[in-house]
Amino acid sequence: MSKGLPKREDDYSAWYNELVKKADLAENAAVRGCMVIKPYGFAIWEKMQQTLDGMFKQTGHVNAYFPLLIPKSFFSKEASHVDGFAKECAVVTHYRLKNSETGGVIVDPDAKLEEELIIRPTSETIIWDSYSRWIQSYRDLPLLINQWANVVRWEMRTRLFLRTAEFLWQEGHTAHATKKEAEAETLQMLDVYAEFAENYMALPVIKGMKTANERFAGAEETYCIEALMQDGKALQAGTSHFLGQNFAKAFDVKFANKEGQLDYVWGTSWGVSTRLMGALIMAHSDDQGLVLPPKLAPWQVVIVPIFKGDATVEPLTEACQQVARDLRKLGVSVKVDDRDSQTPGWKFAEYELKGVPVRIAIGPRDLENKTAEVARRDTREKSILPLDELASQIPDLLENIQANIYNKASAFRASKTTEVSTYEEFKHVLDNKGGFVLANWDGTTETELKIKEETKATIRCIPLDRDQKEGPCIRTGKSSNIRVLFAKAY
RNA sequence: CGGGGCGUAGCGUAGCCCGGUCAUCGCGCCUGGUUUGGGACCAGGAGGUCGCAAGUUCGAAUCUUGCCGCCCCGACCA
Repeated sequence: MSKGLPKREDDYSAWYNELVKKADLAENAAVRGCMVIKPYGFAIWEKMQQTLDGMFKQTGHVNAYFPLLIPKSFFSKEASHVDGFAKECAVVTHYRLKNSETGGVIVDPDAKLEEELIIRPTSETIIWDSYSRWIQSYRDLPLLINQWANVVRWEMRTRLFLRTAEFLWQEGHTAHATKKEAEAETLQMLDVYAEFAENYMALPVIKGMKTANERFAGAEETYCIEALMQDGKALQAGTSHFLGQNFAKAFDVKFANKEGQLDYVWGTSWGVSTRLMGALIMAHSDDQGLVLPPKLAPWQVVIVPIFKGDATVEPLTEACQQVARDLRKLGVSVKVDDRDSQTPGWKFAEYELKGVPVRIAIGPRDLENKTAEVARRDTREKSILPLDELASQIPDLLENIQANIYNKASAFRASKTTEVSTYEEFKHVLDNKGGFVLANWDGTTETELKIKEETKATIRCIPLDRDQKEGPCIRTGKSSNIRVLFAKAY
């Protein structure tokens, strides 16, 4: 294994792939398009899970689990839903293997399923089937359920974390008595995602609405958060769908309201996936490796003793452990790496690759002066601090790093967001600068597709928080009051 | 499914045109020792059906044919 990473500017994809592997996050599995998430990568994902799960609970949601396998017939109950997913479904057709006469194992042709089963690409259908039995009255509503699960979408081309044939995610599925309530839920969860992205991932996002063309298959309206990566490409980091009564009608989910009249319930669904890991990696990391925001780092601090001869081993190890104990009392997660099988330099490089926010090194010199060397990962600055000040300074430093990473990403996004009014300008920005481009659009799918074909840029969203400006559509010149966010995207 | 490329030790590779001490080198691994303030050094060691199969040949990692697998670029997409 060679030592450094490829340079970000030279080859962003190679840099990303190498980083994912060398930081010990994930690797390609034996199965095409599938990913093995390694313990260190999974520890970061677990932090995300715990945080999000807490936020879901606070907004009144509970967890449940639904089956991996979905009868094929369920799938076709909602017309646009099938159309959206049909091309990427893995299908189970048999339930038994047998020994082949020529050696090896074959699928037993006698064990063919009467009805094929689809490995869930998303769970709306199987969940709404349950809802049809669970919901009779307005008293059963709202039903606010989330599940943590894996899904399979048979993608042609895959990339670790960003697009894999199987991925982990959470999918919330809620049912409500009124349209208004369901719409409010959709927007509430969009806000939860945006808050998570900004406060925990240190990733600024733009909240917006998808165009009809980019809408979730089966939704009336799809909202999303869009983030910008360091190569100037956009990444959809989460989606929240207002399903209207589409799935209620498809699965016959009716409830009796207070007046005793039957009506279909209103639905929402929302999800984020291990793709967030990709976003986290691409948004903050540098040529030295991963840069993790302290709130999601499995170890916020790593402590490395620097031995000089056997006599120093014991006192240095004890000094490191003491600092670790002090920090842990403050709720800081700490790893002490006192292995003597690796040199300090090796460890420094290794923990930078893994993105540990703060590194503390203690050697004989420090022991004598009652100091420690403190290095922050985000700026790679080092300073010498008195040992007895570490406990008071490190928590502040971690907060400072969290804020700094966010501000850096935010400034980057600002520098890569351009407003344009002509198609020439639009194309010029996309080719030379990349990033987000705000422009007017005439609102038709036809124009949207033309622009995509001509420039590869797609409409990421119609931003919610920005003023809509009147102006001509950049492509057709037709008068338009829809100002949208374009970008080349992952 | 179209267009390119690749398959040699755990990983990354040289050799292939021009067949014959060619199985190379680096990392990693094991043993012993010296080390440890930015990816340590020395000595010794283990590890290979050269993707699979058939063919050509006295002789194949190298040439021929057929499979299989993987990667990249498109179409598809969270």
